[in-house]
Order: sequence, then C-alpha cells, then structure tokens
Amino acid sequence: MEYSPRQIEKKWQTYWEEKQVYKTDIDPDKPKYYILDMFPYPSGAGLHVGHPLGYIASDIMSRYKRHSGFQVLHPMGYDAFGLPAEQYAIQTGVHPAESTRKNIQRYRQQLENLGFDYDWSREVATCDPDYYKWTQWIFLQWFQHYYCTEADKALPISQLVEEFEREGNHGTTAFDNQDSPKFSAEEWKAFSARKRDEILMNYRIAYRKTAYVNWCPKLGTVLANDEVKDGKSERGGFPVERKPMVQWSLRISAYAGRLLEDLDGLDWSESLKTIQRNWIGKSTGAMVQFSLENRDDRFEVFTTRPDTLFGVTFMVLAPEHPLVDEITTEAQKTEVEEYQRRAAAISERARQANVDDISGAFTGGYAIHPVTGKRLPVWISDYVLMDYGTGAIMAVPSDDERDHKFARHFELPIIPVVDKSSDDPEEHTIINSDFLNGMKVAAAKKRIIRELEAKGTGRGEVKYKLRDAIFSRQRYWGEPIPIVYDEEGVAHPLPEEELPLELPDTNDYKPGADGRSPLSKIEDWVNLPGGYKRETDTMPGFAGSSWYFLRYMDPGNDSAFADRTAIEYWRDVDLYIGGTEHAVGHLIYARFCHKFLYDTGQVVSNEPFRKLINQGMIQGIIESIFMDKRQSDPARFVCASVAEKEGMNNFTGILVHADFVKEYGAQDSYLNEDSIRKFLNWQPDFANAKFECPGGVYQNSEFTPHPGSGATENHLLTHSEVGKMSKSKYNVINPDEVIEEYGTDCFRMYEMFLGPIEQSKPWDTMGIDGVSKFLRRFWELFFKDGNFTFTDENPPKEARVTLHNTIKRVREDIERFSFNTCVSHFMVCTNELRKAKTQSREILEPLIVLIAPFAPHLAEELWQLAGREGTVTKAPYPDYDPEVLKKDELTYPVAVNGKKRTELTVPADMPKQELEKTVAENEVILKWKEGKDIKRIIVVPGKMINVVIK
RNA sequence: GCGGGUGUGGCGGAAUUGGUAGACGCGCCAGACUUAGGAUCUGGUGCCGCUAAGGCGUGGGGGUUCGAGUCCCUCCACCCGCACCA
Repeated sequence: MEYSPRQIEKKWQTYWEEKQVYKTDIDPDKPKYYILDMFPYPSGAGLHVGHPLGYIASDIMSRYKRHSGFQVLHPMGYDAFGLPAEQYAIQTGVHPAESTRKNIQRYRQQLENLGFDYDWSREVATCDPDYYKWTQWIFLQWFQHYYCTEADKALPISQLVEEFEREGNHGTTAFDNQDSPKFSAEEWKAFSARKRDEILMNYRIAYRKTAYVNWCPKLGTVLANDEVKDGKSERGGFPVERKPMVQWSLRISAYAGRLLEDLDGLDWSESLKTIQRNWIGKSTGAMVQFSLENRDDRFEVFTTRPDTLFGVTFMVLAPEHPLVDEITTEAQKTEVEEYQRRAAAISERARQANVDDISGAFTGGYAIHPVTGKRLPVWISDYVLMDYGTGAIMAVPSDDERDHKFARHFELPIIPVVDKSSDDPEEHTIINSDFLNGMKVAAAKKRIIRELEAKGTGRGEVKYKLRDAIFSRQRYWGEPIPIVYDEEGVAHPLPEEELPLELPDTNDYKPGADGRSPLSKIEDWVNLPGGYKRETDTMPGFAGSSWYFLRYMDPGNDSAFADRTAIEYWRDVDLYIGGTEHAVGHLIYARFCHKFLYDTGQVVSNEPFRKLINQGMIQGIIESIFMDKRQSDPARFVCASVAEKEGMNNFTGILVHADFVKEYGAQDSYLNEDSIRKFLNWQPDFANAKFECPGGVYQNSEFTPHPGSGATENHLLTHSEVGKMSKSKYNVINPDEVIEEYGTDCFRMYEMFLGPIEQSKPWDTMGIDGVSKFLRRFWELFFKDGNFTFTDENPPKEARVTLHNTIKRVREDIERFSFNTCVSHFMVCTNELRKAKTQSREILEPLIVLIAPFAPHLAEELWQLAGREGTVTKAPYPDYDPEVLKKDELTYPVAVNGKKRTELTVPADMPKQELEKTVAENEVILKWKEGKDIKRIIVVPGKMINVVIK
C-alpha cells in the first residue's frame, strides 16, 4: 500500500474533530501540563512557513506529555483587536469586526491543516465581548487598587481612603511616583469630590493623568514606550512626537522591583532575561538635595555615584526644567531662552544623534554643596533629560565622561576624587574628599549616604527606568474603558453588572476632534442620563493579551474570568513558546498583570510563564538579478557570470519574485525564458529590457545567440542571499502549498529537522525531499509485498537494539527540546530496520507511538492498520529496556597520544588489567611503539583507550 | 560604549558530564534499473596526499590535560538588545 499523506491526513483531522480527541478538562488524578503558544494577531496575510515553527514544537511537546500520562492544556486563540484591522477599515470601509472574523477563519483553517492538537473548544478572541468583559473587569480591579510599598503588594483603594481619613498622607506607604501633595486628615475631609478623585489618581494602579506621551499623528493615537522604535511607530514606521495629554496609565513601575527580582527564578534564555533587565533598568544610588543660593528652594538630583560628591563642580538642569526660569539671572536671560528655544526645536531623534555636540548655557544661578557649602554654578544642557531621574544632575567632571566633556568645553573646574591607578575597579580609593579619603568606592557610598541622611539632605534610593504604561488609545478597534465621568469630571467605574461595555457599532473610523477617538463622535453612546459622559479612549493591544493564558483555563465562564478550581489546577504555563519580538512588551505586561492578580488573590502563582523558549526565525532566500547602472531604456539585465566579468559595481540588484526562479534554493538558481516572461508581466516597466547571458541576448520574446555560441535559450543566473522572509522581498513560502505537495507530517518533521528550535535558519526548498523520502521508507517498514504485516516472530537482536536505542534517544532529546536530533534518530532507526528486514510486532508497534508526536496522522493510520482501537494519541509512550542495550562485546577506539589509531573489540566484562595487556600486544600499537616506551595506558571503561608512548 | 549570544565540511547541522569531530539530511561524484529521469536503489564524499603510509583540521594565537569543538587566558568576526540613564 502506497503512502498517500494527504488522504490520511484529511481523514484523521476529520476524525479528531468529530471525536473531540483533544478536548481536555481538569483531572485531579493526573499531573497537569500547560503548554502555550504566543497569541497570534490574525493578519490578512495568513501564516508563512516561519510561523508554525514554534507551534510544531509545542504540539510535539503537548502530544508527548499526553502520551506520558499528563493532563495537557494546549489552547489557541487570537489577539484580535489592533491597529491593522482599523487602518484597513479606514482604507476600504470594511468593518474591523468583519475583516478580523475572516482573518481568524483563515488562520483557523491553516492551523488545522497543520494537524495541531489544540482543544478548539477553548478558542478565544480578545474582540469577543464575552472575553473583553473580563479585560474590562481587570481594568476596574486596577482602578480600585493601589500599591502598598510596605506590604509590597496591591491593596484595595478603599483602605487607602480610610488611611487618608484617619491620618492624611504624611506617613503613607502607598507607591506614588508623581510627587503628590501632602495633606492632613482634616484637609482630606474638606476636599471636594473632584479634588479627592485627582489625589487618588496619584495612587491607583490604573490612573488618569496629564503626561508627556508618544503621540503618533499618522496613526492618530498615543503609543506605549515599547511600541516606539527609534522615534518611529513600531506599526507603520510613522514619526512619533512628545505631547502632553490626559491619558490612562498603568502603574507598572510599582512592580519594577519584583519584575526584576523574580526573573532569576524563571527558566528563560539568558538573553531574554537581559533584555528585560535592561528595560526595567535598576540603578542604585542616592537622592541628594541641593539648596539654591539666595533662595529658600531646594532641588533634588539622583546619582549612582554619591561617593564622588566632593568632585561636584557644577550642576546641570534639563532645558525644560521648571526651575530654570526662576533662577536665571537678568544678565543670562537672553542666552538661556535662546538655548531653550533651540533645544525644543530639535527632535528627540536628532538630539540623540548629536551626542558629541556639546552645548549648554549658564543660568547665572548658584547651588550650594550640601556638605562643603561651596557655590556651584547651575547650567542647562540638553544632555540632561527631563524625563529621566529628576531632570537635574550633579556634575562630576572627573568621573563622568559627559560631565568631563562639558567641563572641558566650558572651562569649568575638575577635581579628581577617585584614585584609579589600580586595574581592578574594586580597589579604587577616594581622594580629595575629606572624611571619605582612603575609602574604597563601595564603602564610601555607604558612608556618604549615612552622612546625608543624618543631615537630612539626602537618602539612599533605588531607581528604575521602567515607566508606567500609557493605557489609552484614541482608536476605535479596542476594548472600551469602563469608566464614566460626572459633570464635575470625576471618574466613576461602571458597576460590574454592566460589563461588558460593548463597543458601539459605527462606520466612521476616522479620528474625532482634537485627536480624540472615533468613539467620541457617537453621541448617543457617549452621553448618558444625569450629565454623565463615557470615556472614549479604548485600551491598547496589550490589554487583552496580558491575561489570555488565564482565560484558556475556563473560557466559557460568565461569572469569573476563570473558575477557582480551574485556576488551582492549571496554575500557570509550564512551557511558553514564541518569538523574541515580545521580549519587553507582552512579556512585561503579562507578568505585571499576573502579579497583580496574585496580589489580589485571583491567581495562585506569582509568575505566569515558568519556562519560555524563543523560536528562531525561518529566513528566506532573496533573489535578485543584475541591472546595468550604465544604461537604461532599454534596461540591460545580465547573468551573474557576466556581471562578475564586467565588475560588480556597474550593476545594481533588482528583486525577483521567488516563484519565477528556476532551481530556487540551489546555488545555481536562474531565470529561463518562461521566468523572464513572468518577470516582465509582473514588472511591465521593463517590457523591452535586454537579458544578457554568456550565450546570447533575450529581448522582446526573442533569443539571439551570440555568434559562435550554440545556446538556444536564455539562462540568467540570479543573485541569491539569505535574509528575511517577507512580502516585501517576494520570497514568502506558504505552508499550505508545501503541505499540498508533501503532506502535513512531512512539513512538520522537516521544520523540526532544519535545526535547533531557538536558532534562525534559512528555509531550504530542496532539503524537504530527504524527509519525504524518509517518511515513505518508514511507512514501508510496516509492509511486506504490499500488505500491512505484523508477525509474532522473535525479532533479530540488532532490531531490538535499534528499537530500544531509538526510544532512549528520542525520549532524551524531546526532554531537552532537541527536536532536530529526534528526527535524525528516526532516520537512523529506519535505515537500520530496513536492513534487518523484520515484520515483528514487538519492534514495529512501539515505533508507531514513538513517532506519533511528530507525524500524528501517519501514526494514527498505522495504528489502525495494526488493528488497534481508537486513537494512538492516548497510548502510553514506549520506554526502553536497559537490559537490551547491554552489550557483551565492546569496540574500543584505541588512541596513541590522543590520536585514534585502531579499534579493539573485546568482551564487555574483560578486566582492566587484561585489557591493558591486550592493548600492549596489539600490532598497531606495537608499530607505533617502535623505539619508544609505553608510559601509560588510560582506559575509560566503555568509552575509549589512550596509550601514552614517549 | 555597555550587556547578551554565536563562530564546526560546499550547505542545514550532530557530538548529554573533557573521551572515535563531522551523526542525520541536502548537494556533489560513481554505478544499477530504465525509452527517459528532477523517480527508485547501491556505493563514495572534511582538506592535502597516487586509491597508500601519513599529515592537517571545530574563527586566530596561547595555556591546562594522557586526551580539548567542549575548560582557562587573549584577540577577531558576525548577530541581537540597550544607549547622553545621571
């Protein structure tokens, strides 16, 4: 019987669906295993060959765990709110709900075609009101909690209100990074509702505040920090500017310390943890207060090097620092204002690009050194950033490179305060610093902080770079924020019973007035009885994706985001697979969200993703042809060999669609006349271009051979390089097409065979033949004269060894996520069993289960042919018998001075002494010994023998 | 500049704690069967060397060891992240 994968695969996919084979539920008698793929955004383009890589790996793991007796949760769903659908709606008028629904359908089809074992009954989409009801519910929880730094967790805001009523906020331990004003209990009680609302906004986890935000005019919305790359929007690459706006934010900075510390316990790659650590950006140092000359005012600076306090010779403020206007003297006014104007005009990007340009202006004002009482001139410069630290620094030109450059440029004094004569920074000692002299850096830091604290002019402090996340989006296609404002503008949460607050229908997706969301234009939705108005901003993409892994535990639940029993059973994700692109966005937000829910007792673990694997990218081959830069009209394209002869710099590469290229993927890929016709159809601008290869020239559908060449057809070698697989490079490979040709099982195994899961590697179109051949041969092991045949014969010993060896290796390699080597073990096994020519059930039947996680359809079919009932997916995974692998004979490699020279086969139980004797008498060894002595014989039992001859 | 990672045949990659470097697959070479082959099967294939003996070989240099792709020092290349972060 011939192996016809497509037929088998469709049959079993239908079977799985009809029998709900992958439906899972709580089973307290079994250990759980929760395996999760990163939430895909269902884009219109569908999946390309790179996307399924992680899904295949998780599917193999999931199936393996099921065979191993675990209750497996392996769900899939869609991160379905987002900008692309809305941009598409603006362009085409198609409602985002409509296009999203279609895209989801397409994704679902493609995923099913890959034979994954998802429990589809748990499928979720963030844009579904049953889902976002709970996204809104979580938002309300954020709104109704604050972060207590003493308890080190989130507590109900009602407790804080009680505290304020009792004692004001003078002694509060509530987290607040906004410099909120201090008040007494009496004052609190006297405040208006509006004032109280304003104050509480300084403490709520979800809060509303005017802030400088990343405003993207082209997208018409505000973006979070991680959605901005190099001053441009991550989606679309549009310019982003800083703009003060009233926005909802999440007080994620309150969790910075825990987000950082708890990384240590996670089984994530070192590089990913480092990215998160950088993003959180902890720095330990001190806040130091400087008073101003002739003024009552003080201002604070943050420094990581308080030990260099005696080296401070001047102060620098950010140009937009509020103090600047107050301290600038009449004489310096013009200069300072001129500088402020210039600094404001330069964009953030340009400012960062000109790091080496030193600029600044003296305000004319002086600060007083908190320890020495010395006068310190106060400057402004754009190297000090308003939104980092306090927007002001103490300048230590001797030990800070930027301060040093600045001091040199403006001829300010430099006092060396650290003796750096030792190569080991830990040995550096403090000099010129009064009572710190002679101390090591670390000790001096502690000492000076003690001093400052005693004098009340400073304190030790830890700062984080992690900023609060802007949570408002001025867009339509997102979760409405469940808040209404009364006539005074006080924010009120919607009562829980009113959730979900559904997104109203509209066909006008363009932004409203003053950059407000399209929702602001739907008047009967915005305006409520009693003068109440709805919040018109919607939530960002990360709102729904920050907790989706919890919803999968109990997706249909209408009275909680998930039932307590489900949460206690599934707890957290045991294995999370996805790309690195979510390193700082999604993974920080999800961890924050999970920790918050942990604080409030809603979940039972403090981290959502215990182990995480980042799959690498699958790259494509970018094909281009050489176009002569020296002539145009008609353009001249030449073969790679011609370009090489005439000099590469005379040519430029023009991209060619990979579909047109013959022998795509081989090193000699080329265009023939058929390809050229396709190319011209695709790029009609080149209609009458010349295509020149060493044999002749093709132009206007005609090939003219060069005189003397026997060529009859054009053969234009292309330029091929490995790079991104993307639409813009015209080299996207669609998995559906590969599957149509080779089958799902083959596609799955080939993707795994390409290399380690974490590594990026190019898609090699030719290589898949090898896996296809292997699967056919594997299938044929089960057939004799065309009939499926199992016998009860005693198998040959080698066959048994092969089987048990394969089981051992495959089990070990799955456990360490080395799926590429698993595939090669199956290949080796097949090659060996083909030689052994056995139909023994004892050998062949375990192989069916062994390969099932990798090639599930093929395994199901063979299982059925073997006469077994039902599905193979629940059969126990085979185990190996160490007895079978015990050898009676061992073949030792024998090395002389570390180089292998011969082999020696001996009984496995030969004593060491005798073994050494045998080696010493071996003729090859005797030959090497000639004229020298055997100094030593090293026997590593079972491994190798090394003879030292000198 | 700082931090993290990776360097192995023509290519993708193997080598679990230091123990036969290059498993497996692609490609290439030769042969068989065939009207034909981009089908199938068999064998070969790191480099130098006559098919031999042998030598050289895991980015370069040095070290530890009986033995190093693996450990240590040093340099180089590439990739990723951060970056006037006080």
